[in-house]
Amino acid sequence: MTVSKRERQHAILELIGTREIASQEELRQLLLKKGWDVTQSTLSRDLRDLRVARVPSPQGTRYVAGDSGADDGSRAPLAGILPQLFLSLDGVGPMLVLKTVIGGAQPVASALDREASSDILGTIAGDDTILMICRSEQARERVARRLSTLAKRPR
Amino acid sequence: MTVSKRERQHAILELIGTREIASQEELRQLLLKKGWDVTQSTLSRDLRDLRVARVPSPQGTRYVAGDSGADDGSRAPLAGILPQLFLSLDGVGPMLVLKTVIGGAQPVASALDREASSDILGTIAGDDTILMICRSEQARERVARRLSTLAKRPR
DNA sequence: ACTATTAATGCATACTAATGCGATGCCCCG
DNA sequence: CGGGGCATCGCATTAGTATGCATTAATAGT
Repeated sequence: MTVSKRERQHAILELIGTREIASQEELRQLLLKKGWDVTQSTLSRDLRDLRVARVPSPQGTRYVAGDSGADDGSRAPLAGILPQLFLSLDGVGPMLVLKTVIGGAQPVASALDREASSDILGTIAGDDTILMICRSEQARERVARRLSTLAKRPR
Repeated sequence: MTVSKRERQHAILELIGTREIASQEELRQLLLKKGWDVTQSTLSRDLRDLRVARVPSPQGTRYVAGDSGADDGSRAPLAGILPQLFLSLDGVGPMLVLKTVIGGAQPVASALDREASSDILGTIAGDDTILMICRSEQARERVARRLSTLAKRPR
């Protein structure tokens, strides 16, 4: 039944927040004492649904209720988001400054980081501005050319 | 060899920060391409040492470099946290770009600020990247040398 | 009420990760 | 040199997690 599944998952989060649980079998035992009788299979699926992380350490591995795992747009490919968010591009020396719509800098910067171009030493992003440090002026020009091309592509 | 172990673990953190890695075997293959040839056993131990979390989700499980746990950051000395958080260092002109594990930039930058070196005009930190503006290229080289030394210190 | 459809599970098993143990390579001290 | 103390790592094996498939429920439509 649907309701009990939710309640069970809630109970799981409580247990995980309260104690140090090392395995699904251990979790199963604890749930048993609380009246829930399910198999390890179910727990595996519950933990996946809840995105509960398994963190190993020299003191043993433990389950921890994660960040919420909301993977918003932070995994979108550059080519997909740049046309929507891009505003302008300019630079000096080895630095490139890209402006985006408000709130657009973080997703664009994270897409940029993921591409791991050797032309870019790193990026720092605020809310609507990204500073890219390039390896050289030449590198900056290459990056600028590529970004303007990507930005102009209509989706 | 101690050195290669630490380097390998850094390579692991970089890979994990860049791609979606689902298993130790997959990680092993990626490391192989980078010239590291180790077994799954070793990766299991490395991931434990690094406290890398394994997070399941409906889209598949993946490894994510967690918070690194212990340090609450804001008052830790540079030498203490850098080895844990450091990923890479690079620069052009008077600028130095330091990459850290996700979430590591703020604590490192604040530790840097507290040292108040006259070689560094200032720092700007995002989530995993720090930009340092140095007084000169020579200053940048000094700072870079010092930071790599600190970063390599075994915990 | 009957059948189709979808969810939730258990079972058995495939897959993945952790670990006991021994081998190896260092480093240091006598 | 030679042996002790350490740390690292691979191999083999065990421990633990994920999943395909079948079953049972609950729900909806006619």
